[in-house]
Amino acid sequence: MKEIEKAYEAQKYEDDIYKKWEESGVFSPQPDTSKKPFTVSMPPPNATGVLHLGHATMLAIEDIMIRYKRMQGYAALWVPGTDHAGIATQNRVETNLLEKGITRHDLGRKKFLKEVNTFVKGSRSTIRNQIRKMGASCDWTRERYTLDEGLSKAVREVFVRMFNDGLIYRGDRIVNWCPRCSSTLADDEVDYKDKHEKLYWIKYGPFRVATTRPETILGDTAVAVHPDDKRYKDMIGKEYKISGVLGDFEITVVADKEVDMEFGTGAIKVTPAHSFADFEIAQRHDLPSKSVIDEDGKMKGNCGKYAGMTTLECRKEIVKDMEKMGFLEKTEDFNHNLSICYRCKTPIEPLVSRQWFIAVDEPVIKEDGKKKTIKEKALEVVRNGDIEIIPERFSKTYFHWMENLHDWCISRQIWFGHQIPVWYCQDCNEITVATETPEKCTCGSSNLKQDPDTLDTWFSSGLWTFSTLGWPEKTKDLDFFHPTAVLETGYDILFFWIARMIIMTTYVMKEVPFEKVYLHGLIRTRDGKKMSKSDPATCIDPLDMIEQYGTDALRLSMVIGSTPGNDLRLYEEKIAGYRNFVNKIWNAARFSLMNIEEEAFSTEFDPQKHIKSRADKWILTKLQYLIKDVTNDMEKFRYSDAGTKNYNFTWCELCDWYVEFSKGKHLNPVVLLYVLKNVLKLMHPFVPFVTEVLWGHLQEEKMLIEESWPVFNKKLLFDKEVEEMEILHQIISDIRSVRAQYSVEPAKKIHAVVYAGKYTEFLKKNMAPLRRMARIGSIDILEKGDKLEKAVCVFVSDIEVYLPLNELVDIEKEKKRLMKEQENLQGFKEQLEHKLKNKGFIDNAPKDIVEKEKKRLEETEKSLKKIKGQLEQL
RNA sequence: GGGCGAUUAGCUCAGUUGGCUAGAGCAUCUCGUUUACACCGAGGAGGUCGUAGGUUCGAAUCCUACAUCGCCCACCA
Repeated sequence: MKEIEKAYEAQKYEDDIYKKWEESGVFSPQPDTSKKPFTVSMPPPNATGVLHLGHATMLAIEDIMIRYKRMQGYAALWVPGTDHAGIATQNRVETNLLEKGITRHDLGRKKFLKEVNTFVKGSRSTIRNQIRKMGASCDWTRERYTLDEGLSKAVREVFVRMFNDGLIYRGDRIVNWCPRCSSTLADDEVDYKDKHEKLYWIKYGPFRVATTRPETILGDTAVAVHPDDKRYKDMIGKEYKISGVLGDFEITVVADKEVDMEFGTGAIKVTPAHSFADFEIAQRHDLPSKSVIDEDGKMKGNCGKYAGMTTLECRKEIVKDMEKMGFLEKTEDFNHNLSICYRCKTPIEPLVSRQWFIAVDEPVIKEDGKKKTIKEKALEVVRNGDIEIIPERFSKTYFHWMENLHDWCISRQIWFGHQIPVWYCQDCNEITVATETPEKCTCGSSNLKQDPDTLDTWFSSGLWTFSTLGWPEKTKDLDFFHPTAVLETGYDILFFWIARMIIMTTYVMKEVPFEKVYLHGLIRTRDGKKMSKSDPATCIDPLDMIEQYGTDALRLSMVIGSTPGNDLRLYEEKIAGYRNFVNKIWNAARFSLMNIEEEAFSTEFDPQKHIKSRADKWILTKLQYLIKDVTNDMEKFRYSDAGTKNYNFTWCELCDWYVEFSKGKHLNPVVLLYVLKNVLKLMHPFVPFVTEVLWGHLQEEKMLIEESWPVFNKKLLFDKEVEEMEILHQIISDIRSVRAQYSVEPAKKIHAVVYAGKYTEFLKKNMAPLRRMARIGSIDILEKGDKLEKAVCVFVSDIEVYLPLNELVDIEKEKKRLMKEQENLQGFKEQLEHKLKNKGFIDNAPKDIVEKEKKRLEETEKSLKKIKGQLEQL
């Protein structure tokens, strides 16, 4: 007999429990050929800041996966880490410095990086603690950081390999340029914003063209028209002199089918250096390119009087001038999708620049006597099922994105990150690409200078699954734990990260990075809005919730009701609701502990010896089905279903029925303890803290985290007894219902007469719980007998229950009640009869369905007959 | 413009290979100091499953169209 607190107070236990787990070493599996590996790479949170609900969701789901597999005996490894997140982190530190009036250029590269590293050190340790708060059972001894030495080595190694394979090249290409970050951005790092702008119609030699960016006229080298456009048929291929604000300039007319004949005049001006579409047209037609905007977003020296102006200033001036000079025909309002930097929201300036690229269409992977491009390989592994994406529909999105992927620009003009391992000889202009700093150029000169640019953050995180396991060294970890089992993350980084991991890993490792991709949805507010940090009213802080309701409650609130790929609305009441459930578990255990004798703890459950009542058989049967269902759900990644089933079993089956039933003489400590232990195990992956705390009271040697997952046991199925118990439940519920309808005070005990037919013996045996749960004083249980007058009656199957309520019984009221019930059953009966009369149904429906319906009809008819008989008497 | 998803009780959502008088939690109503739990217990009310067709013995579930909301991708001057 033990006594524990009345209510579970999460804060009192969580930190200690976590410490115990971590110190025990269970988080750190070793390569062990007697076990199967199960590996999850934790998506590394950015080194910028604090844990948000997205992280919390990811941690909750991944921890469920890991704990489940660990209990099943796998060598379950969960590798945690952080991402240096180049642009994001650099921006953050720059913003912080700016508050003190310092720019990064004031400090210089070296000092600035020192600032960044100090900042990162702080925020990494914050993140580490927050991950612990979530109960994440990840292996801290294997924690990695994208900029640590091993990973940086992996980055350089891959770069060199790709370069040598001809996959990495340097070229003058049009790129997304953020003038504020002074850096390139990958295509998918560009966001779009709806903007109302002006569209300017311009007299352009023999043409009329439109533009939202008149300043780009200074860089025009052509006019493009559609090849089928009759209006311009004779002009194609010719050169024209165009009068403009800075005097005459020459353009060529080209035919390109990307031009839309329907729009405007069907003629477009081409600025190859400052528009993606125009750059491509220029490439197809071998047009010259004239760059007029520089990397600060200012007009270049070749722009005459406009030189030095920002693009916006220039636009204003040029429009004014065109108007004066009669070139501007008209302006109209135009809805435009403006490209902006995804980090700092500054409008993107497309410009031609010398950058490093990964060639996605270069056939270099030798396989089956063919050569494949990295893109083809990345498509193949998903198409052939080597990688399965959950939910499946995202495969389509993935294919579409991958098929349309252009060469990936990997150089960034920021300081924080992996510096590109390329050295330029200052004497002979030769380049050296190497994993370590070279001493000399091939020409013998030691006057080398490393490329100042850094690599795109996603280059290093693309290597995450294998670089964290030690690659390029041939480690035991790598051999045993890779490929990883599941990659779990939000669907919003399918392209950013997942696609790149697939590309990089299939190229470097010749194997997939992971076998499954599980995508969770985004957490939204109650009204479905995005949670934003800038709006504290809508934004829930996971740490605050943990403080108030406990980690277990928060975890449940993010897992139950959430299905892969779908967004989840979260609000405080939901979390509070699961806190209540956690407390319910606590109290189920509390009741058990208070009622179980010491010796029961050391007694092993033996079905032959310990099963006593039908209630025992009932709960054991229900438990077996629960084990089966939950295991099945876990295997299929249906965590919400598994959680819901655990919830219902614990609350409804275990607490509301079995524990209630167990009170008094029926208490069976060994069975109760057995059920409780199994429930704690099944629930442990979801609510690790409360279950572990309770496990600690059960005099077990091992911690729950190390226990084995329950296995379905056919021998503990007692279907017949379940049926009987369910009849008993029905009787109790019906009596309770009648009591409520007749406003019988809950405390008042009433008399009951039961004619139970074949269930007589069973009911007699279970008289005590029946009386207690239905608040019955005296009871007569007979096989059969005469109907009672002045009594309310309830029929369950063949059983008749009479409750002589005397003065409370109002004949009219009772008639009404029974009529309603009769009507109800009659309707159901007709439906079933209709179904069963239907030949098509009998012939086509599966036999067990037909049998089930027949049985239901029988039961319905029985009850209906009883009610009719009763009604006739009244 | 292309693609994807959602639409089920007042709110938030389940509903797996079609078998359902359509379930849960919260909210609401009535009652309640019963051998754990008021973070609780008992009982009740609340839905023509977005609309219209179709397939089927049978449709919330499959098909087609439409409507509304949301997301992703592309982007044309």
